[in-house]
Amino acid sequence: MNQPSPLLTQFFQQHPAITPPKAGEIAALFIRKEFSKNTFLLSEGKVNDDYVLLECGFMRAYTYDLDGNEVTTGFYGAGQLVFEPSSFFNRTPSKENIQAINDCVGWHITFEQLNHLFHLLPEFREFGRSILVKGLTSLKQRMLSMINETAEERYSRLMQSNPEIMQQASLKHIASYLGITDTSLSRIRKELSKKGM
Amino acid sequence: MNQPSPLLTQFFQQHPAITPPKAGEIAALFIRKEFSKNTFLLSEGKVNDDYVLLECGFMRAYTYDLDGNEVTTGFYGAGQLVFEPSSFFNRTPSKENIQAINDCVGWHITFEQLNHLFHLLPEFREFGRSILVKGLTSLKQRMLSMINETAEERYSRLMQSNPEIMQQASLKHIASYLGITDTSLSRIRKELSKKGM
DNA sequence: CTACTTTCTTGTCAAATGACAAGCAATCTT
DNA sequence: AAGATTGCTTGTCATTTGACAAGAAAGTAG
Repeated sequence: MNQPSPLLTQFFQQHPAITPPKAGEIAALFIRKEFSKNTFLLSEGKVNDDYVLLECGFMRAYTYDLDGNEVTTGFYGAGQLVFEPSSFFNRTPSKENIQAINDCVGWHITFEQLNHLFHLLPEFREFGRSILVKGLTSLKQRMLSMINETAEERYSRLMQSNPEIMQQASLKHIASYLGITDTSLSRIRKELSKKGM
Repeated sequence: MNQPSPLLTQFFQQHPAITPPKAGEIAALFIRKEFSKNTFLLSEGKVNDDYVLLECGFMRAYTYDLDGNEVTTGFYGAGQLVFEPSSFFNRTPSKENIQAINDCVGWHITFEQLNHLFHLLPEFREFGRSILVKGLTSLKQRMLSMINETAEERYSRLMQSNPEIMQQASLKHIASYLGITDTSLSRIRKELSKKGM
């Protein structure tokens, strides 16, 4: 009923400490789950109990600023892990929403099962830690880009590194992810197209 | 020669899973280390092998942007952990520098010893994870503040939450941490003092 | 004390971005 | 098909911030 996905096994094997058989063992605990377009993997106020690897589809995380405006905090495509570390690990209500931008298929595991795996397999603990460290690193990177790049540079970079976002997400979502308004992003696009990009 | 600091024991006891005796056991492995003003806990290109709890003094982490300008990525005061997760856990050369702003005293442990503790004490693993999650959460918070607060709001907030930074760090360092130039920060200060703050 | 260096402030001007409003195009609903 | 909704673009204008340069203030060394 639930044949483990090759994507999953492959994903865990990426970590040097995890051998193919162990990867299979880990993958076997994940369960297939579908998210139809616009449904939520996580809603504000709930505790995140899904640790999901996306097989296909596209998701977006967002929260609200003090003025009540949506701010997109992340985009997630196929082959990426989707969960909110703070809510998931601290078992606290989430401040973020994670929503399927289109129909998605993923593989998920609960907090309890994940912890079980952590206790069982030291190499999987390393894997879990590397996920957190990777998250920190990329967030730091994004921070630097907010500090010393122009909005236009940030947009170009995002377009180059994640072109699929452009097809999946709306202008407004991308703009708030880049820290600007949709109006500004529209103008930046215009400028770039003038320059033939 | 190396009586464990009450600060250390207390620090580890903050985590609910760590009992007082365990906290003492953990603290005992840390070694006192002094950093005189302007010396580096970590230099760009080196692998971070110190996991340090600051007892007193003040430190700052920084890196360079594409144009060669210094960007301050963090400030650390007494009672805070100082290390660079990516370099420390991945054993990769650091892109950041961590420098003592004034004479500091801290307690440190090496990567190897920390891992030893992780393998030995499941509750300390939880602690280690919570440190990473906390880092992620506060970085995310700072990201949001960059996106939807004005420079003036960011400055006020920093002044309120970490007033000691104002006495320790230079205007330029604070400015680059806030994502603005020292000139702008000087003007913002002026504005705020006009308003009587 | 004086010269030097570093840090902070201020002036002027230009560029980037936001706020707000209107318009257009595509899609959805009935 | 008509109307409504949503997403994107554009215009106008104000505000924030940066770049650059000069000056004031404070700390450091001789």
